Amino acid sequence: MATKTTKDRLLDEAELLCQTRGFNAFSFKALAEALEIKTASVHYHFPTKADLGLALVQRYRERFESQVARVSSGRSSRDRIASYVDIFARLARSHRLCLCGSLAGDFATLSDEVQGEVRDYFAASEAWLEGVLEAGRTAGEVSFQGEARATSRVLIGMLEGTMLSARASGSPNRLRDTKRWILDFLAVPTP
Amino acid sequence: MATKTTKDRLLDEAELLCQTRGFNAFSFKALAEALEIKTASVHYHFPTKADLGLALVQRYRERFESQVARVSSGRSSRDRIASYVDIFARLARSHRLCLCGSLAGDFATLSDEVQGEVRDYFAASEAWLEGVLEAGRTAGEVSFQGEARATSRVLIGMLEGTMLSARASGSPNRLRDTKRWILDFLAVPTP
DNA sequence: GGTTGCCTGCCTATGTATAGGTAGGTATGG
DNA sequence: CCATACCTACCTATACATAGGCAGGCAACC
Repeated sequence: MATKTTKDRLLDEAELLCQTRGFNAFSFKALAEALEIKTASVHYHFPTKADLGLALVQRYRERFESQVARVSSGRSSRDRIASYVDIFARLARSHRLCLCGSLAGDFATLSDEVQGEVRDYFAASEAWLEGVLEAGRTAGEVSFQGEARATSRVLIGMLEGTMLSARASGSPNRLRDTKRWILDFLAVPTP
Repeated sequence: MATKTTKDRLLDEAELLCQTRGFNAFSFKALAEALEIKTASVHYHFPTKADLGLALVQRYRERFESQVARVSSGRSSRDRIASYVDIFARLARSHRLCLCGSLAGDFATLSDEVQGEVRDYFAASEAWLEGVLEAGRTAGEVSFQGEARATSRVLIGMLEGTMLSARASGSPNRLRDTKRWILDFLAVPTP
């Protein structure tokens, strides 16, 4: 495989900084210094910061979707959900937020296009989890009350939110507890 | 009552901007313009932005604690929790995040003192809710499995997180659904 | 096979606006 | 007199961005 292009390295660094510090807390200068190039060269690859943000969220969503697709193949609904939560747990352990969760915090300062991508990220995630929950309930693999959509939404909120509080509490491993709680919550009662 | 001091008006404006845009997305200039004074006058009240951040989070926590104290008086655990969730629902409806949730997103960029306050906010909230859950379970007013501390943490994460996704989805009223879900979740099964 | 010409990726240099902060002065009122 | 609360004026650093140049690759063409 070819070594990474500068563009990809810029996106890697921007993603790290956005997830650890926030979109408004890193600059083209910070990116340039990390790659040991000049800020003008960063502008060559991404004319404006809005362009960078858009590329960032699009790449993130693509990778996220492909992770979710891998999670979706084959196994039980319960396993899918466990693996899905693991995606977030891994992020938290490396002291990162979900990129779109981080961007949601800065939502009002984002370009319309980036706002749209973040909105779509949540809609897509909620729809995916809703599907898994509904299918799992039909198959008797998971149990919960009420509409799958409502549970899907609160569980995704829970993941985004516990990443926040885990960070503030200096407990990057706390998502393990969230995972256990969710799996217990969804457990089918043994009669 | 006396008309508000400039200091309080500055804190009001900073709180609004922090909750709607993020701590790193507003400036002394923005505060000064909102109050129609000069930036140097803002520095008179808050020498540095870290000082402002500290005053902001301390005042927020005080008010939050007093709201929680009001919620805590008298009624059932279930009612307390419902009223507690309403605090967040009101914020979301006015297009604001929880201040400490917002600050948690920018956590790495905050001064040590502000980080400490944010950490303490989460610890205090989790402890309070844990107590209400535990007492409620003992009194037979609410029902849930496992440790109260674990449920307390995930529910607070859920509140913080659904505020984020509600904003990104353009659905500031969605916290109503979160409230309903939580109350259903805690409902004591009727035999 | 040299030369022409374009493309990529980086550079220097520069510009405008903002961010956070400081020094020192002034008006007002107990 | 002195504290409060505001001001003018200024500073340095940064943020984002643009213009224009240059080196190397590579492909076409005679």
